[in-house]
Amino acid sequence: MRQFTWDDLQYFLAVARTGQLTTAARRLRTNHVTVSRRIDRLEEALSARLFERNPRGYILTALGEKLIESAEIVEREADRFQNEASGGTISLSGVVRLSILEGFANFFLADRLPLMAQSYPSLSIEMVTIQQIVSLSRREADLSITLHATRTGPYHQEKLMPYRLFIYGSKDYLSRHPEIRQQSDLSSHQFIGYIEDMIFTPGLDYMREILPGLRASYQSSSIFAQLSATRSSFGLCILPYYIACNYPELVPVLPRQLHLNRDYWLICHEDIVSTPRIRVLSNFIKSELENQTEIFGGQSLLA
Amino acid sequence: MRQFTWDDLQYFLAVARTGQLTTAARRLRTNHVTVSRRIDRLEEALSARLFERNPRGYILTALGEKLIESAEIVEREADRFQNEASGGTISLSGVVRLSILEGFANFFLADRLPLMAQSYPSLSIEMVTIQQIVSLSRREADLSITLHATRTGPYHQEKLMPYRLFIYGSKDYLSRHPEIRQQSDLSSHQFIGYIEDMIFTPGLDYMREILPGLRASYQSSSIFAQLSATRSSFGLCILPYYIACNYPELVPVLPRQLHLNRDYWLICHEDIVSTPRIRVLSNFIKSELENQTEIFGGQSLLA
DNA sequence: CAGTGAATGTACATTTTTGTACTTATTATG
DNA sequence: CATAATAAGTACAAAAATGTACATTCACTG
Repeated sequence: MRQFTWDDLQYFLAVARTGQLTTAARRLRTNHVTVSRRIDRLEEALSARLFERNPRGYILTALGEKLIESAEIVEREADRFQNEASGGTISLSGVVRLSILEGFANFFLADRLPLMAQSYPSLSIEMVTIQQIVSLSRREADLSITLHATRTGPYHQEKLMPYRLFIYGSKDYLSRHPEIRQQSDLSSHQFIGYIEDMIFTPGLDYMREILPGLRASYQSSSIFAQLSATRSSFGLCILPYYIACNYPELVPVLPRQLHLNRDYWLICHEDIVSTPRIRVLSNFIKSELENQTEIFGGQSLLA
Repeated sequence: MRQFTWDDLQYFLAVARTGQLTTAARRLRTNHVTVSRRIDRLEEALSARLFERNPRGYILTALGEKLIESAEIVEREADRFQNEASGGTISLSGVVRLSILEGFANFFLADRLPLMAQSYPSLSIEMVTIQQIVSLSRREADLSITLHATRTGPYHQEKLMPYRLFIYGSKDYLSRHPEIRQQSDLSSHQFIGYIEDMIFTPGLDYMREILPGLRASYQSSSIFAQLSATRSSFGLCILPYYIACNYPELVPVLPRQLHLNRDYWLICHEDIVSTPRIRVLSNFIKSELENQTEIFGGQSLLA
């Protein structure tokens, strides 16, 4: 009979949090096969079933749910151990340059990163909000958040968070136009979107995907500008739920029929993935994202 | 660069507690080579030195000392995890039969084991105090505490605790006799000891080792009887420090020159070593022994 | 209702970890 | 001062864990 090893708790937590072997594997810098085997082994050692398996992912059993808390204490303390061993906070210094998509940077990280920065006074954090993909290979950034994994290369990449986009209009704008009942009603509206020639990553080409043939009449390379235009009733705009939900005057249009799914990815060089300053920062981002799936998924609009 | 794994904390704790690779290895059911490698790896991952190495054993550095606490929290919580996963306290039932040397049983465990038994109401603990080695192979006991490791066989065995024995006499007895200044003065005294034909384990043959040629004039197979006789001033007796130190009327004789070292060993079948009820009991015994090295070693008498 | 994508599952080659046998070093002992 | 005992260190063989490539399953989509 297999024996229980503390290390497997790390795998347990990763799978519990991501709900998937594959995503957990990326987070643990290994592959789904290994994760699967270690979960099997853990269950065997405990003679208990921790997850329900299905082809779409793993979900915690009631027992697994109960054990999360305990595993998290182990995690917290192991982290503390590692931190103290490395001399604690003081030793964390230097510069980390983050290259982050504008929306995520401004609407999620902007008011959270400073808190982090405070805890590490001698660590200097540089957040570059980008509209072009910044080259990690030329070290223009240490850590990058994008919409896609890179095909190959010496990078560590993990899926950070899925999010969902809907079509929004302001209350005012919608009240001045006939009610939108089906997709075809949209063609008579004005749209706000990205500048087509400047779309630097396929994931941002929303219009082509959701409203093929339509063209935005007001185009900006900045999501902030698009949001402003939408709020001032210029027209309809495709926006992430996690951004739009902060503005009560914005109303989703046909949310059940029309929405898009995207994923944020966290990417960095293999060489630096395990350095303390990178680890601290990426752990911070991941921990801030935890339990925020509703904010990013906008499930309430689909029910 | 190696990466930090939670599992290595188990090795860290074991070495910190036993002070030796070899003993830690037995406790972890592996060998000293593996333990050494995992400590090396841990230190490398943390870029920090946790132990001072020398041929007699490993001792914690100041940093290592500081980290113990954190590692112990991890341990406690990992144990809790394992316990809860297996259904918690309730599932722990059945019988465990312990076969324990009389002295250790009566003078150390007797008033501690009941506490343990209380926490597991449906677990029934049977403590057999033995003067013959009980056969583990015929399952006359599940867990056994002895003075020696068995030569071979399908057993898990670990060194539990070293202890030291001294020659004692009562204050009254010693005051009625001329002062004992050297070993040769002892031959004129009456001795209390084990019945020679009934010494079932070589480790109990104290007299031959410390006072060759002498024979005890009062012999009993029970250490309790020997203690009583010594306290009532019948003569001198070789007693473990951890027992004698509870009786202020007992005075050690030539402690620096004359003392014996012994070790308690914990032995059980490989097959059952990892069952919860065995694990709980042996962990309890080990935890009760922790920080009791002074009581067992009697270092104060050697200084 | 076939095709695509994204997930888990399986088989085998590779790498890593572990254990055994032996060597070396230090302490206690006669 | 040699010898025994006990611990750590080293080299190589055995065993186990890992990663890659491929197969399978299920949901979504046109």
